[in-house]
This record gives sequence, C-alpha cells and structure tokens, in this order.
Amino acid sequence: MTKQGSIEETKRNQILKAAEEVFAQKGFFKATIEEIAEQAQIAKGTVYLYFPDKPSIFINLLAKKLNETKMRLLEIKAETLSSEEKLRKIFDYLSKTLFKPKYAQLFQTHSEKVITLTNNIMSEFKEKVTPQLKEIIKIIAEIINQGIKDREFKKFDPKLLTLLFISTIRSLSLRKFYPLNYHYSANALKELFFEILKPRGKND
Amino acid sequence: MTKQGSIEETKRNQILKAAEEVFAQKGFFKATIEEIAEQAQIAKGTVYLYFPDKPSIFINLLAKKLNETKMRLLEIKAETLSSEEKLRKIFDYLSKTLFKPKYAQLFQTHSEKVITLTNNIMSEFKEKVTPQLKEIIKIIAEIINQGIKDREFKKFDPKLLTLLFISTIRSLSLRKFYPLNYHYSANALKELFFEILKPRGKND
Amino acid sequence: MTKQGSIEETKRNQILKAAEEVFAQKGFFKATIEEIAEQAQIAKGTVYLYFPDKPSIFINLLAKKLNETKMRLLEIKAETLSSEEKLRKIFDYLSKTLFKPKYAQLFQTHSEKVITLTNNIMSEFKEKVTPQLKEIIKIIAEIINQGIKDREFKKFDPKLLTLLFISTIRSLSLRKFYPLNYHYSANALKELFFEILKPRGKND
Amino acid sequence: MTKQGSIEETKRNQILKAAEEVFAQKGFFKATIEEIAEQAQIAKGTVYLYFPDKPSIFINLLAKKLNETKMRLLEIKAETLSSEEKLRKIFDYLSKTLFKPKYAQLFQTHSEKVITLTNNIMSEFKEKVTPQLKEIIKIIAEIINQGIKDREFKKFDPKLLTLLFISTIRSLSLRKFYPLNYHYSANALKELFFEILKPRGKND
DNA sequence: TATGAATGAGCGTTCATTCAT
DNA sequence: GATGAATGAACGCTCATTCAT
Repeated sequence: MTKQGSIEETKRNQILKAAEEVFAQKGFFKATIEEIAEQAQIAKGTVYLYFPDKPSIFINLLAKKLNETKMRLLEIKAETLSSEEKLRKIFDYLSKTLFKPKYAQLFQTHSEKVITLTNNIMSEFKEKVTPQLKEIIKIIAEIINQGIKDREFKKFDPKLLTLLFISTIRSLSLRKFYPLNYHYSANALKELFFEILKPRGKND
Repeated sequence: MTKQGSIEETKRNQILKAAEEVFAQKGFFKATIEEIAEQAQIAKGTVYLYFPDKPSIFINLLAKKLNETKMRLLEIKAETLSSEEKLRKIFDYLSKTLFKPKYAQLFQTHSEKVITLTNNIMSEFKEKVTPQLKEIIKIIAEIINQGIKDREFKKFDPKLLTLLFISTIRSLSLRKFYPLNYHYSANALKELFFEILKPRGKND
Repeated sequence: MTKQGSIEETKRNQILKAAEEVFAQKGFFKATIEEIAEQAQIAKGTVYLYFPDKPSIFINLLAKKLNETKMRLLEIKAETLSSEEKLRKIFDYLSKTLFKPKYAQLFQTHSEKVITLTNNIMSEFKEKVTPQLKEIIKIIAEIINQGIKDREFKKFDPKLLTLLFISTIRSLSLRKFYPLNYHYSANALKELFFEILKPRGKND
Repeated sequence: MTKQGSIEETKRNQILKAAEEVFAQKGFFKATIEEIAEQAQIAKGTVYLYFPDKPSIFINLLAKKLNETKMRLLEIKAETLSSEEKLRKIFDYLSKTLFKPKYAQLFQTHSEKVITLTNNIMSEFKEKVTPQLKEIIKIIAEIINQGIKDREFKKFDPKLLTLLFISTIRSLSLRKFYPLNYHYSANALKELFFEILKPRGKND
C-alpha cells in the first residue's frame, strides 16, 4: 500500500515534471495533454487517473513549485547569514526558478482568470496556490523585517519592500526591450535593490 | 471619401475596443472572434475585413494601447513640471491604463511566445509592438535622467531605475495576495519608489 | 437602348472572359467571385447584376465557349477542303481551345454533378450546354460521314469515330504521365487517329 | 496486436470506402468530412486519426484504387490468353471501376492543380499517385507490345495505342450527349478499338 | 447601374475527455 | 491501474450573396 502510494506519487510527479516542461515551452493553452503524456512517457488516458482535468494539472504544478520554493526559502531563512546575504540567495534562487523568464508565463498571478476553472478547481486554486504565495511573501517579509531590526536595512515598510523585491526579480524579463547587456543588467538590478536597502550614513 | 475613411477607422476601432474588452476578460485564447464581433455589434465575417486573423487583432490592440501610452507620456514629459511630478503622473496613468490589473495579461512581454504567430504576424509584432515598448521605456528613462541631472533624484543608473519603475507599477497586481488595504498599498508602493529616488542631502 | 444593351453585353463578356481565366487557373471551387471581379476590373457586386450566382457564370462560360466552338466548326465544315483536312483543322483548333490541357477541368462533362445547381440553373445547363455539345458532336460526325461517303475514310460507325476523335484530343492531357516527348506525342496521336481512318489498300 | 493492426486497417479502409462513395457523389469540394465520417459510421474526429487532412484522404483513395487496378491488371497480364483477350478483359474491368462514369471526376489527371496541396501532401501525391498511374500505363503498353510482336495487332506505336486505349474507355462518359443506346455504344466503342488494332491481312 | 462593406452559414481541424479493453 | 482509439463540441476562417448608398 505504501509502495503503491509511492509509485503513484512517482507517476504523479512524472506528469507534473512533464507538464512543467511543456507548459513552460508552450504556455497553458498551446500545451496539449498528449504532449505532456508523451513527455512523461505514459499514455494520454493515464494522465486522467491522476488529475481530473487540464487546469488541475496546472494548478497542482503551481502548488508544487510554490511549495518547493517555500521549503527552500525556509531553509535559507534558517541559515546563519546576514539578512542581506539571505535575500541575495533568495534573489538568485527565485530568478533561476519561479521567475526564470522561461517560466514567467506560468506564474502570472492572473492565471485563474485566464484559465477556465470549474468550481471544484477554483477551490483547489484557492486552497493550494494562494496560501502558498502568501507564505512565500511572508517569509521574505520576515527576513526583511529582521534586517531592519538589525539595522542592516533602511527602515521602509517591510511589506512594501517585499513587493518591490519580487517586482525587481520579475523585471528581469523586461530587459530584452532594453538596450543593456543581459547579464550586466541582471546583476545591476540586484545591486540596485540592495543599494536601496542600505541605511544612510551614521546619523541614519 | 473622408467620411468613408472615418467610418472605416471607426469600425476598426470598434473592433479593437471590443477586443480590448474581451481579451481583458478572457485572455487571448478563451476570447473568441464571435464574442469580439458581438461586443462590437458586427458580424463575425466583418472582423476579417479589418484584420487578417486573431493574433493580428491582438497585436494591433497592443500597438494601439502602446501608442496611446507613448503619446500621453510625451505630453507629460513636455509639461512644465519637476521630474518627480512627471513620474508621479506617469505612475498614475500607467497603473490606470496599461498596467491596470485587469489588463495585466494583455501586456505580458511573453505574448509572442505564447501566441502562434505566422511569419507575417511575427513581423507585425516586431514592427509595431517592440519599438513602441522601447520608446516608452526611453521616455521614462529620459525623465529620470533629467531628474538626476537636476539633482532631484539620487544618482542611480537611469536605465535600471526605469525597469524598477515599471516593475513597481506592475507589482501592484501582486497586492491581492498581500494582507494590505488595496488603495493604501498602491499609494504606499508609489511613495516607496519616490523615497528611493530621493538624494541623500547633507542633512539627510 | 441598343447602346446600353451593347455596353451590358460588353460587361457581361468582360466577366465571362475573366471567369475563363480564373476558372482555368483555379478550378470552379477555388475560384472566387472577388477574383473574377478583379480580373474583370469591376466590383464584386456588379457580377451579380449579370449573373444570378456562381454556377450560372460557369454555365454561361461553358455555353459561350461551346458556341464559339460550334461557330468555328461550322466555318471549317463549310470550307473547300477534304474531310481529312477539315478534321485536322478541327483537331488543332479543339486542342488549342476547348480541350487545351489548361481548360481540361472546365469541360469535364460531369460538371453538373459536382457543382450544386439550383433547379433554375440546372435547366439553364440543360438548355444551354447539353444541346451545344450535341451539335458540336453532330458537326464532326457529319464531316466524318462525308469522308466515309467520299471513301476518304474507312467505313466505321461515324458516331463512334466522333467519340474517338474527341477522346483522342482529350487524351493529350494524359501524356504527362507518359515517358514521351510532349510535342512529338501530340502530333503522333493525331497521326495515329488519321492512320486509323485511312481506308485499307485498293480493294478496300 | 495483429488483431489491433487489422482493426485499424479496417477502419482506415472504412473511411476510404466512405470517402469513395461521398467523393464520387459530390466531388472533392462538396464532400464534407462530416459526411464521410457519417458514411463510415464514425465520428468526425476519428477521420483525423487516420488521415492528416482532407486532400490526404483523397490522394490515398486514388492511390488505393490505382493499386487495386494495377494488381488486377498484373493478374490479367499473367493469364494464358491472347493479347486481345487480355485487353478486352482490361477494357471491361477499367470501364467498371476506375473509369466508371460515376468516378470520372475522381480520376481526372488534373486533380493536383485543382486541390490545394500542401507541400507534404504534394509529395504524397507524387509518391503515391503518379508512379501507380505510370505503371498501369506500362502494363497495358506491354500487353499491346506483345500483341504486336505476336502479329495479333497492327504495328502502331504501342505507347500511343495505350493512350488511345485509355481514351476510348474514358470516352464512354461522353456517350450521354450522344443519341445512342447506352450499352450498344459501350460495346461498339470497344469493338471499334479492336477493329483498329487488327492487322491488315494479305487479303485485306 | 455600380459599388464594396457587411453578413453568416458552412467547413476543416483541434484536442480535452471518455471508456472499452 | 494503464492504454489509446474514439468522440464531438468548439472555433478560426472563407466566401457567396445581399443591400444601402
């Protein structure tokens, strides 16, 4: 039974991994179940043994990625590092995972409007995705807050700084419209953010 | 003749307006030509007298919105205001128009990957959308640059600040995941951005 | 009035000429009224002032071509030539006009099954096309018959020879599947036909 | 597995049979996939599991019919009969199958101009249809050639006679415009052809 | 008479989902 | 559980035909 459960878990994950690949390449609508099944090396019908429909795959993929992210962020938070060092680690991690330009379309927060969600799926979304996102934001906010307490960071509203932090990462995908060297710009944006965080001089 | 021309212009715009409504509500893929036609109060076939296909409607809508935005930004840039006042005006304008949460999905920079663009349409995209976006970024960058010259703003890289500026506006759509009063937060984010811009005076 | 009538006749003919071009290039179904109108340098709607619908254009084109053919055949028949010379002239004429490979698809005798003919149009077909074709066959049959009477031709059933004559011309369009030099074959087929017609030896 | 394979073969053939019926009745353009599916007693979408598009169904139908024809012709060629007897058998076979008036429109050699063929389909056509047609012509030519060698037939160019042979069969479909009893005429045309083939004996 | 913008029925094709095996 | 053949609703697009000007 446990074995069965773990086999199922494995197949479920196979599908989610495949879905990640295909959704990232083609977007939700142009991705087909057949492609996902092929990528997962299973039959099309099998997908429906693990997920009731296409949006559900998407939502569970989001949930999984957000959960992984949350876990990693908690790890980083627990490390013995300065707040800035933690944030820098998170910046790098997020820009390589969740907010990688390649996945940008996956993690638009408006997905739920664009995808038709049956009532059941909608509640899955509300249960699985929204809370995770809130927790991620909360973790970052707590690190920023700690940084402020420790006078590592300037005294801005930590909630707002968190939004700004995420926006900064997401803005990396705008760079292509900008006449800047790509890698320079990625680092430069990061440095700009931390420059902003720095407290001013002695009297500050 | 002029009347005819203006009637045609009107119908084309009717369609684009309808498309804006429908695309914003449903996204590119769930929007149907029939719905757009209904919204525009014309027949389905009529749409194809003005646009060769669905992606073309989308691209021309983007182009139109970007053009309106560019025009407005140029106006604001030309006004007799401080750079900060100009940027504040632009912030408000963009958050009410292009980066309105409702339209957020329209203006993801990844559209061209998600939508299948035939070669013709692809070149329409490259001709009509990308340059406009670059110009908009350029206008903002020039205002920021002027502000720096005038010592209104701190001396950061104006190109990066422009990205941050836009990201800040876009981050407004993240707020719903955040336990903050909606309007408070919009203002607060704006204020945060301008706080960042402020130069550290001696007395600072 | 007569002038008007002649203007109308001219425009009607303009349309039929254009239709000939377009139908020959694209076939009945892929040809569009718009293309025919363009080719005739008139507006799409104008076509409908002269013909009630698309099949009618086609049928009237057939009728016109068949009528021209009939006229030419009557001329040839009336010339002071041997029957063989007349047939040779007709062979050349038909293979350059009605049964030109380019027009082959126009003059399949099964058109009326393939094209949807309303009852009105169907009767137009029966009135205008079928009788013309019969007359053409009759003219050729008469020439062959004369040739037989004059002992120029062997004594076969002239009706059958007429069918064979037409088939021989039509078979030119099969040549492309055949490993033969194109022009050689056209002439060779003609010569074969007349070889067949030749009476055998003295005692024949 | 073998069963599966044979089931698929059956369904593919079901579709081709249905397509034969519908194309013959309505022609390529007026035939709809839905009708073909209905005729085959399957759903519309199922058709697309076996053929990529409509032209492909048509081409594969042609290919199948031509292949059947080729096979039958090879059988007849191998029988112990005189060349004339073989040709008579072939004449009857072809006039009941490939060149049956009902199917005449299917087997016009101009199909490839009239139907829009994507590049893939075009190469399918060139691979599957043209060579088969050439082989059929070749088989007939060989029989005629044998007849000439055996002095059964008069010494005409066998390639041309083959064209004439096919044309004669195809000319059967012209008969309806001709004031002749239908069956009489079919036989009469056949006899005419063989009359032509007969060598002129000494006493001739 | 002439126009061409507008119409909308119709069709080819896709693909999420089902279900018999 | 696993399969993949089968389904059919849905949609983009075409084009013959109409009609207001």
